[in-house]
Amino acid sequence: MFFLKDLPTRQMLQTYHERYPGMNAEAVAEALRLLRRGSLLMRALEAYFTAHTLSQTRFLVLIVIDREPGQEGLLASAIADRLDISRPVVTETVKALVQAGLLGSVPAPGDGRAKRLTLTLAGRAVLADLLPGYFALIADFMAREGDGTA
Amino acid sequence: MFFLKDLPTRQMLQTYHERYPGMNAEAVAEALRLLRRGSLLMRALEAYFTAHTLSQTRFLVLIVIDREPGQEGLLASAIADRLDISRPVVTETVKALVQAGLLGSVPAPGDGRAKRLTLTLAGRAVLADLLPGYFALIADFMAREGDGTA
DNA sequence: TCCATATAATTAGGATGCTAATCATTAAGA
DNA sequence: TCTTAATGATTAGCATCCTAATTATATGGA
Repeated sequence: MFFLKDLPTRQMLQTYHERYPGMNAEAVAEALRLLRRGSLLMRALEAYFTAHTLSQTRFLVLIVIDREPGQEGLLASAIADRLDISRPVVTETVKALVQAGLLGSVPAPGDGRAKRLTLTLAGRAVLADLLPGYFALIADFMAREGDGTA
Repeated sequence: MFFLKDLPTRQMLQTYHERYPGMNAEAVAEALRLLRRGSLLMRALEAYFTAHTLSQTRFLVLIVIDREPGQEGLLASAIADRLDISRPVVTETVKALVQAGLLGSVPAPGDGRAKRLTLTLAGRAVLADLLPGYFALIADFMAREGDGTA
């Protein structure tokens, strides 16, 4: 998360440019807008998921299992491949989702180390419940915040 | 942070649109690109600061003090106003920066509750050291990743 | 076969974020 | 004045992320 509320003014970036001539002021200005807008949207999404006893990460785990073509589910390692989070976080997130009844976990046939993770009916129901609000929140944000290129 | 590596394809968004007609597929696609690009840049910035025994948050605390016009420094509450982080995080970040010798802390005249926080010479030196690499990293990222509108 | 290596998952320990509650001081009003 | 409310900062407790190390199982080559 990028926490700076007021981005540097053009004037401030100009001052930095004079001090550090190699700096590309326009690229920096655009990058900071990107970071700030992304962080604001992430804040809004986290609040949405928290209000529904979930989190962004748990939601994404459900999503990547849901969007897999077959019905065989995914191994934790496959989830880690699809998400940019460490293995231990996958372990703990999956554990929480299994405990919440949103994921099923069965030993992987043919590999004693692994477990196959599938969405339960409750897990599918949670996704179906949350997706409309998720899309609506995003659309609101994009409409309200503009495209940041102003 | 937004952890999904492969954003949904146009096809997948189309499928969601059929299931949830109120959804604005283009706004969602753009928002997810924003989130993912912002997260990648944040990952790169965090790695840069970690390699220099700092963090994004500590860096931003130094920046907001540095960019204040006067030389009187800031109260912790003023830092919290300028950054989108909670008060306790300001307390602990400031404590770490004072211990590292990058911030000075003196009782605020006229208010027995508050402290005035100022950059030390070492704090200014750290900023001067890190800023060129910070700007270079951002410029590299923006050049390499394009503007995301492709 | 059997040992070395690779892979799936977890555990251990630490960093950093949050909210709610608390302490100390200041400001405001009856 | 004296009590109440507001403000600056911190503490307590929890959630979630990380890296490094560990455990258990598979795989591949001498």
